[in-house]
Amino acid sequence: MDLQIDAASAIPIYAQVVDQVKSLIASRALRAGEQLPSVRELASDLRINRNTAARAYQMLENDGVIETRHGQGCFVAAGAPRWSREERIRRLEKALDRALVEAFHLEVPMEEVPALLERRIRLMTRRAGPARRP
Amino acid sequence: MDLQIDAASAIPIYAQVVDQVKSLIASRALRAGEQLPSVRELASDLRINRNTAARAYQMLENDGVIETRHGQGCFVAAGAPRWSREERIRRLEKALDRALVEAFHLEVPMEEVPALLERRIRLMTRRAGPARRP
Amino acid sequence: MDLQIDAASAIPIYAQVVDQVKSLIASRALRAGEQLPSVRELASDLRINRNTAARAYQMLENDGVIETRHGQGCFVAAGAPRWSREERIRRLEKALDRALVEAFHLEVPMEEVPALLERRIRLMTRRAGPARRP
Amino acid sequence: MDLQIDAASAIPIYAQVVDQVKSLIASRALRAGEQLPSVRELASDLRINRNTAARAYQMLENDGVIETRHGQGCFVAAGAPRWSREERIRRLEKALDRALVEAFHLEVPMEEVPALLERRIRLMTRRAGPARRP
DNA sequence: GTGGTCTAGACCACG
DNA sequence: GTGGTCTAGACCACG
Repeated sequence: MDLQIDAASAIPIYAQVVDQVKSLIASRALRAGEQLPSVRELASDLRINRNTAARAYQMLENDGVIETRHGQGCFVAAGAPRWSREERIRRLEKALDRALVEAFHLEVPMEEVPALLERRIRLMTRRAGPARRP
Repeated sequence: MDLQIDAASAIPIYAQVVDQVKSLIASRALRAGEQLPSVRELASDLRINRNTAARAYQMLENDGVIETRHGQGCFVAAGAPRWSREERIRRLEKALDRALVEAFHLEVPMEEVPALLERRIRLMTRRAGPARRP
Repeated sequence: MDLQIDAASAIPIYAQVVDQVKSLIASRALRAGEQLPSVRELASDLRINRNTAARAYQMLENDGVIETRHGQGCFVAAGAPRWSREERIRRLEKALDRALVEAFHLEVPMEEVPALLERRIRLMTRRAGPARRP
Repeated sequence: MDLQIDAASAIPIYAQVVDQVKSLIASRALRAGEQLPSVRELASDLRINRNTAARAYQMLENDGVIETRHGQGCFVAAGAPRWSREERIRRLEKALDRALVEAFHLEVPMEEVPALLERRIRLMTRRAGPARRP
């Protein structure tokens, strides 16, 4: 499960985990019944505290997004919400807009942003492996 | 000034104010030299504490986005980058990476992101560009 | 960490803390990576409010002088300038101007100031330089 | 009376005025019995509020440094304290040290500081007139 | 244990 | 009227 945590962000780590897992499920990267990494595994993967990871899973369970089966682990719940392609594009556009607002205030010319984005995509896909879901 | 605060959000209230004011400026809904509501006004409008409102304004002043004139109020700054180009690019890359993580989680293929970005840039520059409603 | 706070001073308490911590680091009484007292400890040592102590640390973090590690504490940052060279020179010139105004008011002839500065530089680099007590 | 006010400083304006007038008197740039500019004059010279200027004079009178003669104006008090040359040099060195601490944190190499100082001296004396007290 | 956020309320500085 | 500082105290996030 590929999550990216920003320790310096004003958004608490547990909330970052919750949001990103919800996105993975809502966009069907994670499917109903699929098993999630254990709390310990997640904590060690993300280098966060076990309590923090456990809290994130508890929030997700409270929201009905995942289910805990005692002694077996955590699984994506059957009734977890799904987003349409339109909804997912809309959300991505909001994220891109946030980056553009940042570019404006940092006085980086708009014309330079696409090249920067391409560079970050190359870096990110190289790191994650070129073929994402073969 | 029309801000939407979500008290239940994991994002601190002061950070929500900061982000939204930055967006208003980037979209030129607020322009250089324009006066912002007073700390007290903002606090009572948003039903938040005066200290919280003041904190948001102080963060904005730290970022060089607004200026305080003693006894007069807060105004949108004329701007001129305070950070080194390296630092500014670094900050923008972080924002772009957040958008890319979002794209990954939303299962939007990486190849589609640049086109989406170009579209948002066109929308943003059209709305905010030098010629306003030509 | 030995700080002297003057509650009666016109200089805000948090600013006194910031200035003195910066001086301690510049004189290498505090070195990169070294841990600072916790917010609570500092507050009780100096008999100031926890919020005031936290505010001082936050200013120092904003200036890139210290780093916060969640749940662990605050540490002297390794450093690397965040501001553009122009901005840094501008800030230094302001500090030099303050000293020159002081010289003027103290009726120390301007011609004497450079020699005094050289002496202070020699003293400071001897105390803080790479070879410590050779 | 040549005072320099920094509106963005954390030190209140009235305190800056008080400190600088005390320095002028202590170093004999202003002598016992000498008349100070009126509150209105000072306020308009420094572009500060009349109340602020008045408050500074009141503080100075409370400290016994100046005297108000009703209908005539403000004068340097007879018993105002004087500093020795040693004391004045000591105070200037403190101001220079503050600038050097700033240079350290701004990562401006110590070798560059003297040239910057010379430039500021040239700028400041040119602005104030080459012969200061002919 | 660590730091961060928020509130309520007092008081100051400045216009 | 404006913003800034500080305190006391609650509660949260993180280890």
